[in-house]
Amino acid sequence: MMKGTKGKGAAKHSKETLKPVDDRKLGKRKAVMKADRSSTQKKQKNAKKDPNKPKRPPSAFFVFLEEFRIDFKKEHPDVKAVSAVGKAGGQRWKSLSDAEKAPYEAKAAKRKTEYEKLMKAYNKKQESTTDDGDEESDRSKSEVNDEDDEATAEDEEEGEEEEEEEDEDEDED
DNA sequence: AGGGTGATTGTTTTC
DNA sequence: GAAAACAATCACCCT
Repeated sequence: MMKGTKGKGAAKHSKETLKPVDDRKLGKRKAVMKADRSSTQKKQKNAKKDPNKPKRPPSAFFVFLEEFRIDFKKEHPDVKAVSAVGKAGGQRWKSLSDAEKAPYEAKAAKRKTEYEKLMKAYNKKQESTTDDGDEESDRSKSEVNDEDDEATAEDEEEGEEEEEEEDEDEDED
C-alpha cells in the first residue's frame, strides 16, 4: 500500500528540462534560503573554495545510486533525466532490505573514514596556512609533507564484505 | 562557453 | 538537537 509517491509521472511534461527554468521554480532546494544562512552564518562566507577541501562522502544511497544509474541507463537508455534516476533509485532504495543496504552502508562507512582522514590532512593544511601569526612561528617543522602523504594511501582493499546474517524476518510481503 | 537546474536520500555541517 | 546544505549525475537552457 502506500507508495503513492508518484502515481502519475506521465502527467508531467515530456521532459522537465525542456521547460524553461523560469517557468519552473528557479531554485527549489538550491537557493532555498541561503539568505537565511548568510544572515546568521555570514561569517562562513569566508570559506573560500579550497581545492583541497574534501567533499562529503557519498552516503549509502549515493553508492547504491552509482550502480543503480548504470543499470537504470541500461534499461532506460532514452531516459536521460537525472530526476528519473533519482526517483527510481529512491523508490528502489526503499525497496531494499537492511541486509541489502548493508553492503552499501559498509562502503559508505569506509568512504566516510577516508573522508575523515582527508579532512584531517586538510585541516592541518589550513592550520599552516592560517596566518594568525600566533602559532606556527617556527618555519622548520610540520612542513607541507602531509599533502604528499595523503596521496599515498594504504593499500588495504580487502573484500571484507561481512554478510550479516541477521535472522530478522524482513518479510515485506 | 559555462553555469545552473532538476530529484533522490543520507550524511556532513553548523549554530 | 535540529534545520540546512550539500554529495553525484547528465542533458538541456540561459546569459
